[in-house]
Amino acid sequence: MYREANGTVATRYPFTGDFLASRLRDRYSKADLDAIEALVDEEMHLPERATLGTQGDDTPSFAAIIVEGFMFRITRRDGRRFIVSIHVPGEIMNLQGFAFDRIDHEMQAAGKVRLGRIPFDRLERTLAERHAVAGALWSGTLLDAALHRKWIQVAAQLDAPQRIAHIYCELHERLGFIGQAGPRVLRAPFTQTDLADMCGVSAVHANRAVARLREFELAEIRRGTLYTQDWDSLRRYAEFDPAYLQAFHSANA
Amino acid sequence: MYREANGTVATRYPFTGDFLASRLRDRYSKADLDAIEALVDEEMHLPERATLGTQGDDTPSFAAIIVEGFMFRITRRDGRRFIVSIHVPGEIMNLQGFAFDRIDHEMQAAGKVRLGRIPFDRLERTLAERHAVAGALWSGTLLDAALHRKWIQVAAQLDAPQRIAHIYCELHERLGFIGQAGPRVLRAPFTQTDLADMCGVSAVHANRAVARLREFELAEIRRGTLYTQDWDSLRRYAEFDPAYLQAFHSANA
DNA sequence: GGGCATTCTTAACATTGGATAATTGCGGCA
DNA sequence: TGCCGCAATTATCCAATGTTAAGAATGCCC
Repeated sequence: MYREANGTVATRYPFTGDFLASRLRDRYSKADLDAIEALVDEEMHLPERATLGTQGDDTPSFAAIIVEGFMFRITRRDGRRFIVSIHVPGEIMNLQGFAFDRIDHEMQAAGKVRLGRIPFDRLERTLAERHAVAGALWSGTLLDAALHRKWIQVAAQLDAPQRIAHIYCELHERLGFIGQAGPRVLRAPFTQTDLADMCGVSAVHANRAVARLREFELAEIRRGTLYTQDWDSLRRYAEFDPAYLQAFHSANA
Repeated sequence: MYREANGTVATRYPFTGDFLASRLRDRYSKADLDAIEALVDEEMHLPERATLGTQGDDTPSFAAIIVEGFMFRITRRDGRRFIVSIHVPGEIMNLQGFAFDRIDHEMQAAGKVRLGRIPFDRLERTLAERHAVAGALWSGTLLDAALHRKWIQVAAQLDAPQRIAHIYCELHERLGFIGQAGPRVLRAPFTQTDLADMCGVSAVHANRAVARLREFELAEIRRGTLYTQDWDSLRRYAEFDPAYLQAFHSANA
């Protein structure tokens, strides 16, 4: 077991500090944590909208941990983009590319993104040696799946304004886990077109949805950044119940 | 590496034969395969509609591999059920319960189901000893996530008849992996209410959707069983592209 | 600082997916 | 044989969303 103040973690684990903050810090040995940090090869910078892993072929031969910024997983349907998931600092992208030789989606930077590059060979070696690290990454995938399940339900059952509200509530909660949730503001570099592509609706309709949240005085969304006085009301409106994220807090393994 | 005719596999691996058939058989040592089969404790039988793991507490202290039948993952929204995913023989349920101390969903048997019970302690021991088995289960979770992503997209972008068609196309493909896909018939014990709860629509509307598939002469669905002359047309109608399942065939690890 | 490109906003109108309710038909099971 | 749950059908109504178009704000680049 290992624990220290957050500032220290940030310097000792410049790439994986957020990953550790979210759920692992208390649960793994210092050697494991160091091994996780040592997975990272070098820092990468993605410009706004850059994509990784053109669908099918051309899968990057590395995974990547998000150090700063937001990334999307996207698919395309006759050219038009659909955003399947959103990822925040501390999360690892492209583990699917590691396990399989093709991936079912592309990855795209929303805004500028800083990544820690994790080469597959290094990852493979560490996983073989460190059972606990493998468990940590596996539980990341399990969480991914839990988020996806919620999104399925949200997409099938809520209307556009609720969906957008739900997305922000979820992000707020997830950013909270890494100590990056402000009390009244959630800064994100999303355009309304991004919001539309998350919901599978037209950009005009996404605008209407945003307008409705404003009209209801639940939230003001400007250039992707959400301002609210009252997260509770917003959560109630979105029918947001963070239970599905509780796994973040409570690992068995 | 290990390979033998399917009949033999069935007797040697009565619980995990389908799991192995799907993607692992060529990739793992005989010792690993035996270890996987040895995960199973005893056989369990679930009656129609039985549920496991009441949301939140009461998580079963075992995982379970489906030997025969179909299972749902479900969530509830003020009492009403929503089906988040469907599982077929060879798939392992409740790995989330193993990794975390709560799960975000319940599991429900559609029709009668035969399961192989996998106690957590046994699972934990095997994973610690056998790196390759851990990898196998992890890739199962990655696949789960890939299926979920497709469902998100389907829920957000397709209408009810297409969604139902897509569900059956996907099931047909998945059953194919374990040698259980008939050329013209897909037998499943789903009611129209089940279909409705998969799509997030009313039962009446699910009925309309089924009627439309019939009217278009794409498929006839009676008591959950689908009959079709022409899977290709059905796939085109559902915009079904099996690429997202290709991971089943092509593991790196 | 000016101008261009993107993003956002608003409006009007068409479409349709889906809810609800009420009724009939069917088939399995006791 | 008769019941009962499920499936199928029909009709009406409404909210959610798509489309198109045009103008306003914003931010970026030179």
